[in-house]
Amino acid sequence: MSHMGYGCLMAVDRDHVLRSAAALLTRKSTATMDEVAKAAGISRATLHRHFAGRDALVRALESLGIAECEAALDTAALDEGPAPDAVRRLVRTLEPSAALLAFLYTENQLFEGEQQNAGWTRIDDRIAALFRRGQAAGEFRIDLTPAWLTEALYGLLASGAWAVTEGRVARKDFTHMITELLLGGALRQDTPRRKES
Amino acid sequence: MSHMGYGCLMAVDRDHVLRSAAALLTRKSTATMDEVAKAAGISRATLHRHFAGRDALVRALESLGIAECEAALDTAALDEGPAPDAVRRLVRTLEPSAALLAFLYTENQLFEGEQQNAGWTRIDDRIAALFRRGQAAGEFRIDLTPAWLTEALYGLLASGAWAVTEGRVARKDFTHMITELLLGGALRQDTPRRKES
DNA sequence: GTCGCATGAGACATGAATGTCTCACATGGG
DNA sequence: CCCATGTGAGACATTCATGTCTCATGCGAC
Repeated sequence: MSHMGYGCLMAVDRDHVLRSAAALLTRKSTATMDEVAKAAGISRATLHRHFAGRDALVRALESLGIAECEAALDTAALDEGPAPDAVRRLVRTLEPSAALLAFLYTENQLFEGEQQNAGWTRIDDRIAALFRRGQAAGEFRIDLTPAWLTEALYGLLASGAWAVTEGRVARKDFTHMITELLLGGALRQDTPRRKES
Repeated sequence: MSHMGYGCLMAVDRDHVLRSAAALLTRKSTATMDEVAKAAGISRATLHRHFAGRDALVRALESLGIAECEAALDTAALDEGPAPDAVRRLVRTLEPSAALLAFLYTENQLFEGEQQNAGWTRIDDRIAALFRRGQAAGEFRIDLTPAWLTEALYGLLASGAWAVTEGRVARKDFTHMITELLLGGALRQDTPRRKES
């Protein structure tokens, strides 16, 4: 046969496999191990040699997502400068991981057992702390809880990643759309707010 | 045996089955037909008598979600009054359907084929038209596209529904959290916006 | 050239979910 | 009272993803 045009390197690029899997599973969360393997350009046997099974693959994706998240949190330096600017830095830094996070966000199976990865809790806490800092500094409103703002950030990241892959939003507008909506909302600056009921 | 305490009525309450299925599948999207049946308090055989298979069940849930969405769109009277108020009415009216919509939103299998239900397009168009109307009236910012605002609304509804079931947000705050974030954003009113780059 | 090693291809068994069937029972109407 | 209907329970075959295995190939190292 020899239908593989490129030479086979010594070892499969594990990172490449994970990213291909993330890209595919984001679009089709029920994809078969065989489809995942084909998407990565390897055989099902090799895929299984590197990841004991589907569960192990998803767990590896989870670890990758957590690692990228925490790296982004470090890079964004959430403790420095005005909190709104820190949010902008965070979203911009998180953009390359958005598709992976969108997949993990909908993989609710990861969060049901008590063996859920503690990494998510750490990440949640760090982001919530950022919003809390902004509230304490008088930059953010206090009627939106830090927990909700954190959850909303996840949701907007997932929606944004999805909208980009669907072509409803240009990739270059990803960061702008998310940060502006999250921070400023849809209303124009000069539009008076409606009284609270 | 006679382990069923309540008398069996003439016909299974189809709506009750669908709502039970939606509640379960929202938490565990990979639930078995047997689990769905047990959640609804019926046997797998009866479940299969009413819905030919898992696919048919999901399609029925989709139709239910579309119907509730369109009913909410009608009730909210999006064409009347200020656009921001219409958004508030829409979110409030959509709240009871939020969990179902959150499940359908993550069921990306519904949107991949070209046989996707045209109802979603109609709904998208109506909501996008609302945002476009608000932009034309000078109430909404024009740098956030109607398509993105629509997508963000879906994302926030899903995040809100998820946050409520997880206990991170009180159910009574659902509408407030979503509408205030979507319309006003996280920044305080008097916080100066950062210059656009 | 030869060996080692990772891979691709495919066969095979296993397990789970599904779809279909039959039978018994309980209810409600005639 | 008897029958029709809808249901629960369970058996059964089928399908499919998965996990495991073997074997051949191709490349790099020695």
